[in-house]
Amino acid sequence: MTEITNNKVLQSETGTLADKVCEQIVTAIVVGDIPPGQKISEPELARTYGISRGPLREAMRRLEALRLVERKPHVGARVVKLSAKELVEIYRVREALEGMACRLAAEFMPQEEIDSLRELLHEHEQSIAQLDGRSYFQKEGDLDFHYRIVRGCRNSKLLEFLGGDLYHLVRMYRYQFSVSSSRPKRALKEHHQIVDAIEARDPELAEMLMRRHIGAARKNIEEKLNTATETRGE
Amino acid sequence: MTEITNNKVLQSETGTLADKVCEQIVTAIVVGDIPPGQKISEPELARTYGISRGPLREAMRRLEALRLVERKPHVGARVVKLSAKELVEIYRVREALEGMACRLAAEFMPQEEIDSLRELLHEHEQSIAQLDGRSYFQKEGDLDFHYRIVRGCRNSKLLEFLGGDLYHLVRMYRYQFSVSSSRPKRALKEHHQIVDAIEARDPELAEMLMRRHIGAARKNIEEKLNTATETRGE
DNA sequence: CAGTCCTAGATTGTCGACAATCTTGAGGTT
DNA sequence: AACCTCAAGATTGTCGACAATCTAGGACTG
Repeated sequence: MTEITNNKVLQSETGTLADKVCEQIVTAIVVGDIPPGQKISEPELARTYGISRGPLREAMRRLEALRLVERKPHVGARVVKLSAKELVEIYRVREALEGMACRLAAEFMPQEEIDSLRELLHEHEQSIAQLDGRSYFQKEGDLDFHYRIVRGCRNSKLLEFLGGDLYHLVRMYRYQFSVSSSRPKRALKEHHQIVDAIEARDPELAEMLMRRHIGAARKNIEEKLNTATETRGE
Repeated sequence: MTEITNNKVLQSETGTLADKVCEQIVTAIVVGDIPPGQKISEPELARTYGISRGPLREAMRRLEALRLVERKPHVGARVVKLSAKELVEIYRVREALEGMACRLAAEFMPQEEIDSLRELLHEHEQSIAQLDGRSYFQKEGDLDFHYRIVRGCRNSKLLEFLGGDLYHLVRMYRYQFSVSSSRPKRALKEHHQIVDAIEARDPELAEMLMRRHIGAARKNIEEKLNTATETRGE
């Protein structure tokens, strides 16, 4: 068991200690330090992070809201285990929500953010050319791209749902299966097309391109999961 | 009293006492017993419901996840106060999500559920004809209709987000402003059209009709809020 | 030998009390 | 008189202990 040093990072703002631990656990789950399906013991985790059970329980509630753990009364909490079906469902939700976000971004995103987005894509281009095999940066970078578009749509509720709830689930999935590195160049090209549509202030085209983009990723996942038949199930 | 087929079966079962109180507070907020913007005192609410602060704090966390209250560390929790802008944003999210749900429902909803849906619409028809002015049943009935479609799309994540998070916000808004009673007959007609498209297994038409349906409600709200300028602000 | 019941252990839910932090009002200074 | 400082009060965050519930293992019965 990796010894967690609780004096690590002090980005605490106004502390609350429960939220700090919450973020640490989120990272631990996303990265895979706490594997999917693992049962979570409250006293054990409390000892691990050096806090009492009170704040830890609050953190657990928050993780439940983020759909990262599932709790049953009087039984306990388990890290969520994504099934192939649920994963496809998540991508369908993203398809609808980010499509809408992209449409609104084409209407309301300021020009300077569009310019910044282009710079980001340029960086991705270089990183792909250089460290071709390394998919780590590409993964987070792709999420960054999508996150910026959602932020640019000027809809706080959309941002809350996509950024707050679905974001970590998608991150977790990407770390677990290490996907999305299949066609980085093609994805990058699609990203460029989307930005073009946004800058041209063409909402319908922007939405259509984004939906197609995410839909392609979904189909990619579907066939990948169909090819590797569930011989790993325990 | 019309028994709304809620996502969560009413309490008892395996109590947990925190969840029971949570539901009670949700109802209190939605109905308006606890007004928007009201500061929430933990000891006071704890005394009111006859529990300790521990379970109540857990309930508060859950309310925060439902976007019904907002908490600031070391300061306290306040009941969320919907602005006109945020309300329109919520309807945009519904437009995207329920549009997708309706498309999927046209593909996967079983025939018996479609029949049940038609019965529900028939009941609404009668209730509108009888107690014309009474909007209560119409309000909850409309939500019930939308909820059934979301349930029929066979996408559990969609159901979680729409039924779990947005549902209560929309309910609260409807009780606060007592809207949606503006054009019950037209709404009912649109509901019929949507069911027709679902039964015809026409996904694209179903999605388009649902998006237009919610979009019309959104525009209705927009003009209503523009007409009644904010002279009620405190 | 299989199935059921019961007891022991551990885990979760709940409670009351203490410590850290924010708000508010009074008092002094410029 | 306006502004800053600071102390009192209340509120939130945190902790350790007790009670209710679930789970696992063994003994008993058919």
